[in-house]
Amino acid sequence: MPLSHAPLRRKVTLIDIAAACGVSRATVSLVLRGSPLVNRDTRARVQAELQRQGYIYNRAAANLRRRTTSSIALVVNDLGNPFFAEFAAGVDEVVGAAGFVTLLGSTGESAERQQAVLGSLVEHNPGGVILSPAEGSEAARVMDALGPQMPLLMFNRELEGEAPASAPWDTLMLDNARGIGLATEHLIARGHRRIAFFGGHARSTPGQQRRAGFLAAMKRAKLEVPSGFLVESAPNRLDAARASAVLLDLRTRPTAAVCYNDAVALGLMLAMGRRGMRPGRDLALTGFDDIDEAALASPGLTTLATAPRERGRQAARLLLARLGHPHEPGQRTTVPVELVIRESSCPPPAA
Amino acid sequence: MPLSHAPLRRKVTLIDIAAACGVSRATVSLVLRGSPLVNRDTRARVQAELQRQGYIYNRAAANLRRRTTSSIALVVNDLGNPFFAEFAAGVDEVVGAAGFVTLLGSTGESAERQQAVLGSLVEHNPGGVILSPAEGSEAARVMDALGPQMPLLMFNRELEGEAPASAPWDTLMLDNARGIGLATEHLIARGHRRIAFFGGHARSTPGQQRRAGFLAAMKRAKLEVPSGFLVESAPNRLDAARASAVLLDLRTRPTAAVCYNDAVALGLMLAMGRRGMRPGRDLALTGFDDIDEAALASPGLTTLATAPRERGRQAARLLLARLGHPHEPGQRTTVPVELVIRESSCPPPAA
DNA sequence: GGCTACATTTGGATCGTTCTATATCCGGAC
DNA sequence: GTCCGGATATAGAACGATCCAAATGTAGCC
Repeated sequence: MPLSHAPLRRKVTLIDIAAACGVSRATVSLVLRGSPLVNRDTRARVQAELQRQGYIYNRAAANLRRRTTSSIALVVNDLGNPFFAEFAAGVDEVVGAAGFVTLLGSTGESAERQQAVLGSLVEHNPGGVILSPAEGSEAARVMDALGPQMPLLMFNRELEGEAPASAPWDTLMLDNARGIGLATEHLIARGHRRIAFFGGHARSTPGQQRRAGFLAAMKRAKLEVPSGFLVESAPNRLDAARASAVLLDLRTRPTAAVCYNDAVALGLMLAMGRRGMRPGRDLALTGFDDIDEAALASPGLTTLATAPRERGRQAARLLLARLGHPHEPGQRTTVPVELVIRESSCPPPAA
Repeated sequence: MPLSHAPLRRKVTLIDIAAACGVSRATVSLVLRGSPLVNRDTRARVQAELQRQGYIYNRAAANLRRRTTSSIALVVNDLGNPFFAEFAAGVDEVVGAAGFVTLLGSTGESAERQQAVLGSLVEHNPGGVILSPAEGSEAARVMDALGPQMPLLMFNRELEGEAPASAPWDTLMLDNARGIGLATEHLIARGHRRIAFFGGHARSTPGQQRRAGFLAAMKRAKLEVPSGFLVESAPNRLDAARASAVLLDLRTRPTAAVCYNDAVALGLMLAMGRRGMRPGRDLALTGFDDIDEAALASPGLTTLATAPRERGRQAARLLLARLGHPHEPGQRTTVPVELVIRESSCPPPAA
């Protein structure tokens, strides 16, 4: 695929500075890197000249020669999703503080685009990749794009297919099952018996885990889950609002719904409002993520806080730590989530 | 087999492919770039070998040799702000489609950090920079970090100080004054007479423009603006909630408030709720940005839609167009915003 | 003066590509 | 048999930095 490239004007290089100071390139290079080997006077002269000519270090050239990198690639599904935006902010914070630069890519939740994005990013030779995979992305294809050497940290979702033993990756996952378990138990404790699980794709990693957490909690409490009480939707507000009808039109409605995430819960609330139902009174519900809107919604949404910015920082730290040791076995990290109780998880009408 | 001293396998380069195929580096290079000069058979052989060895193109080396770039730097205040997150998503979309990669930096609204971030990004030799400047950033310092040649697009805010004639930049600004004018006129049309302007920093570019738009509209309608009706705050929810007291404690309260942006409006709504006041009944208000939460809040927030993702796309297109022509005069683009009427802008109690 | 020790400086070679100019092969025209 | 032109292929010098080994200068010591 042909790519367009922009022409550049001639820039000031080491050679220009060296010539102006009457020293060699090597000396200027040493000054740039703060080596103690250069004489005080020489250093001062060179530094003045660097300033005067407005020299800009060419890190790409240095990286080429030194066979190093100074960037990290970050690939997320959609920056428009506040969860990922916060995550990205956290990643960039730590990556930047470590003197690296973040190469951004977004997939729009398409495995095809993800493949193209990875292919493009990897050509820029990042030190490693933080990937929040698009739904349905396969391990084999990802490894194909990245090569076997690239340090890789998977966030939030697993890839489909096995990790080759030769090229393990690190993972950073939320404790989805336990989180949803907490929410479910909270609703049960408030007296609910007919509880549904609403939204998300059943086959995605978090979807599986969250459903599993829900079902396990219900089983522990010896409560039935009628088949109509498991409703799928895309993990966004719009599609959730659409899918709400399936739940709300049931002959025997649940008294509470554990939602896949906050966006879905907010979509359900929207749909309820349109029918004149009041969330938190006519139906209790919980979310997942604790996005800003959760606190703001009316009623406030009971949800699971995941601290996405801190997760971003953590992801960056994990990947940076891995850079030096590309061949050690992949490390799996699961972070707990915290139940934040607000008004949406009211007791059932009967109680 | 012990792995302890396993050498890190060198990356595959042109030379490896050339050697394996019995051709020269130049030929492989031509194949990579799809030149018609190579024989069909040779091309096929080389391509098979590229595949077989898992060759990854080193764009940094190519850019060095060709004196080109394949990246764009994007510097925003805070990705956690949905407005900028959407903007960034739009930028990356177009930048990626043009075969470039986005280098991300965020300033956390600090001119100091911005300086460091720009310094770090510019070493990676981006083709241009899209900058949404931190408050109080000065033209001279920014130009100092970027050098006089770097194509630059300023979004949303102006820099303090003059653009040097030698190095103009492009700007993409929202039509703040007109937008706020629309909101103000809308409230006046609904019957409000005592209207305040709430939130934002008076000295920031959008702050100045929005205040000016408000004052102009009030003047056109021959309405007074008592001095207490101009309240400042940081442009976020938290500080706005804090600053709300100043407005709500006034002896003669306004019946409506034009807010600096949605975050500020939501903060004001929050503060009202705590006092038992109902936004949209006890006080009408409007926002700016039309973030997702605006539609969701209760009551829905009347606001000005800025379509931040589309603005991001537009910014990227403007900058990409500029890459080829770095010396043409800077171009100023102002985009209109659209009034979205919801329930928060109710008529005053009297009417 | 010759020697070593230390501080400072430097000329290539090199990283992985691309560019320029030149080389080679081949078949057909003369 | 020579010459020519088109089609392919290639060697070697870039690009802007860093690394290495070696060179230079300076001082102290015998």
